[in-house]
Amino acid sequence: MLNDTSLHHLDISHIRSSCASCSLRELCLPVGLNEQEIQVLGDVVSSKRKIQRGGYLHRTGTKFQSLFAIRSGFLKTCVLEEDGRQQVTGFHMTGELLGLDAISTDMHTCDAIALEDCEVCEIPFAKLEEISRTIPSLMRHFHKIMSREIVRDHGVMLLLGSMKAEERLASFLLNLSRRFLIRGYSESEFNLRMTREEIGSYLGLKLETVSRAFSKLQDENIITVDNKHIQINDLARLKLKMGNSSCVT
Amino acid sequence: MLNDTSLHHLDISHIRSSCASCSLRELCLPVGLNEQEIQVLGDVVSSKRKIQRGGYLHRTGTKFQSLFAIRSGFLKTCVLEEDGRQQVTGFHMTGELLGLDAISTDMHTCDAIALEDCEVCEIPFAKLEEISRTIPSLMRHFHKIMSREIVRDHGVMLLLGSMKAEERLASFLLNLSRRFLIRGYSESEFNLRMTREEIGSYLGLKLETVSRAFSKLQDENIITVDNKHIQINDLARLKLKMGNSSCVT
DNA sequence: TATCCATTTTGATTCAAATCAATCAAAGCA
DNA sequence: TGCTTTGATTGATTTGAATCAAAATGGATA
Repeated sequence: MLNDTSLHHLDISHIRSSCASCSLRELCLPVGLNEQEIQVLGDVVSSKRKIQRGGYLHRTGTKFQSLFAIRSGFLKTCVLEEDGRQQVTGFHMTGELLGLDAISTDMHTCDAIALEDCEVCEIPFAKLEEISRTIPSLMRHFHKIMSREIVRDHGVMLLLGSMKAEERLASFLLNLSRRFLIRGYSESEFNLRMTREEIGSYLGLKLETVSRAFSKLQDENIITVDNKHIQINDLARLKLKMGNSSCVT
Repeated sequence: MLNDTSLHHLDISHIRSSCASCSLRELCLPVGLNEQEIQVLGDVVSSKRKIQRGGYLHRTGTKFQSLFAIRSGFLKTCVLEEDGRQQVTGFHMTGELLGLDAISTDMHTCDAIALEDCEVCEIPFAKLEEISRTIPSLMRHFHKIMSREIVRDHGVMLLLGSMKAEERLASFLLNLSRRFLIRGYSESEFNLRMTREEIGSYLGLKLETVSRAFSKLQDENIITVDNKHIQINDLARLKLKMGNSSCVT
């Protein structure tokens, strides 16, 4: 249901340490490029930026100029409703690309807020488009990234449209688990960066309902919850919890 | 909330009659291109295809080769769940582009089914990518179309995550209304092409709930419902029904 | 360390939508 | 023409999540 967002980008965790000073290799973009092409692309990824926990990477309504590749850290994207409350549209981690929604109107359509200290690379979009003209594989790859975002969103739509609270939470946890695994972390034990309220906002539930769903899964010995620390005791049964819903394979 | 999908493509209704034999001008792509560029693009849009009501434009799992631009007609896209039931992910009409989700894996991730007789133009994707290298404005436009699909999906996610049944239906009707208006049809009176069940599937509701929401809006004299025929009596009040939710402007 | 604030958990109650069920209307077919 | 099927409406009941409310926990800081 929640499609594996990590697929947007690629599994770059294994090449992570190969080039400490060069951020580019860690990015989601330079797939299947030769040395020279990577060089060209390197000139595009201009600046590196740090964002403190709680800080904004970009805000709704501001001018769009660059995509952002997350080098490290964890962010949420959310839209602010008139009444002041915010709805979370996604959680994002290392290797993912932010800002795709802003291409349509040249304005950011959501806020991106760091849930922990982050490092991101800024990729000026005009430049990216320009060089993608000369590197077909880069263009194709970029298109796949955008398309995957669409597929992922369809998965979330399905989740919101047809799953119960517990199923949603199971789906959410499995999605996180998968993404941690791909990045070389434990798939069965991790710390949540977001509050119950943020999870609820993302899953279309109230925070109390999220909390109860956590407790329920714990009562069934499927997971162990200690505040933000989550341990998945029975991955198989957690998957069963999602029921007949599609995706998440 | 439901963003105006018509923005994906463009308002091409006004140039519709200018060139009866040439399908290209009716498409969503040739925006701001000069004569020569349109010529080039014209070579790409190879075949025109007709699909009968109930027929498939494409099926989940089949190989992706082309995008499809809808010339006329009305389709739904849906994913099939294991249990056999289907979840509708979108309704699509003239001028819209289908198949964007398939770019990611080179396979279609959903079924596209005609809700009435349709005409579509097939746009081989590889060719589109190739010529977009030589026509920057075309590439940029294509990227905007993809990005808008993402923004639209975020709108639906918001709807599914935070709106009540009646608000969802109001949002849905207003979205349709807007899209009909842009295409030169009445914004206040139209025929639905889909069943209550399909609407429900799209909105994350059961068909009975959809039916009740229709009846409720009719009782309040906001709309008049005669089976598939919908008349919007009070557009302003219908907008109010969406409450504090964002979007749909 | 004590205090404060934010977050989380849990319980009781209410409410909206799902479910179950029946009827009705329209469309297609023999 | 009547018969069958599909789709739509409406009512009664159940159920899952929201809401209201209180208590417990954790983390930050003076």
